[in-house]
Amino acid sequence: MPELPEVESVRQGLSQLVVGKKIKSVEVLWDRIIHPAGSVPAFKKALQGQKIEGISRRGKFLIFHFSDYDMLSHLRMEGKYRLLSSQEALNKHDHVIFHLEDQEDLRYNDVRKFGRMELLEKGTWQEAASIQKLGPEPTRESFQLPAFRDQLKRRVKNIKGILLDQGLVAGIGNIYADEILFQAKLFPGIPGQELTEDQVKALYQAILDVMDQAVKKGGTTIRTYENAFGENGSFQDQLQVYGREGQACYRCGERIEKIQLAQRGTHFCPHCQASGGNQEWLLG
DNA sequence: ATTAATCCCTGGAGGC
DNA sequence: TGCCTCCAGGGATTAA
Repeated sequence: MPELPEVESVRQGLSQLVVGKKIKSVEVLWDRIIHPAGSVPAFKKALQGQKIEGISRRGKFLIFHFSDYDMLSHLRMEGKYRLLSSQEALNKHDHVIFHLEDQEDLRYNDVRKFGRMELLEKGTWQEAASIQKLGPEPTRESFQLPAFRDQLKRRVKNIKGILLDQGLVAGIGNIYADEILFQAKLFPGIPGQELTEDQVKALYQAILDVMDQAVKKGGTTIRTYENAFGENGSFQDQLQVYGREGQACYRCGERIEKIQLAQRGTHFCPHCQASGGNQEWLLG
């Protein structure tokens, strides 16, 4: 499931593969991927003859920069882009085909059809509603401790849910939320406003560290993720809690537990992450 | 303003 | 083998 590190890896690979290439035509095989609803004909028409000038990223969104348009693209759970020969047979889950020059296709494949694309007038992508909602990137330059502390103080929601909220800090998904909370030694069910100053600092630092590490490792390959070159990430080799329920904690040996929080599977070590008051949130 | 629940989708896993 | 149910989950939307 692509989160910020995986999307960044895809962006880097795709940039090498398709920047400078020109779109001849576009096929859309599943209309709902294109937003807003009903815009498929305009989408196909606008992209004819457009050159791919660059690809950037904001949170988990890819932004394709064309000659006269920008395109927001969100991979959601399992979206992938591949560059293939036009001769190659279509895959069952190829939903959007960008026919390029020189007999090449850029194909968007998405088993669950959750991904979304939206074409915008060039230079206006920052104003799109989905982008406006995003908090800062999880880097020391953009993501500031005082603002983060203030936001946490106003939230009664559990910190697992807060990390998944793209409005506080952008790019964290379910895997990294669990890994961040393990590194910060925080129980995922603690309400934001109940964190002590030391805990807020630990959480802030863990966000920066885990996201930075994951980007350096090219992301995490769980299930089906691969980058634009078809390569796996390697951060899965250092996951401490995600997907490890029932197994021994690498730090203390206790069994990793899995519970539901914020409608998401949440993995944690009941011994290392006991801070925040004896796990009273676990009961009831 | 914040929070919780629902929906979109398919394939894989587990039960029988 | 095959049929059924359940689970995975990001973000838009709706409701409270």
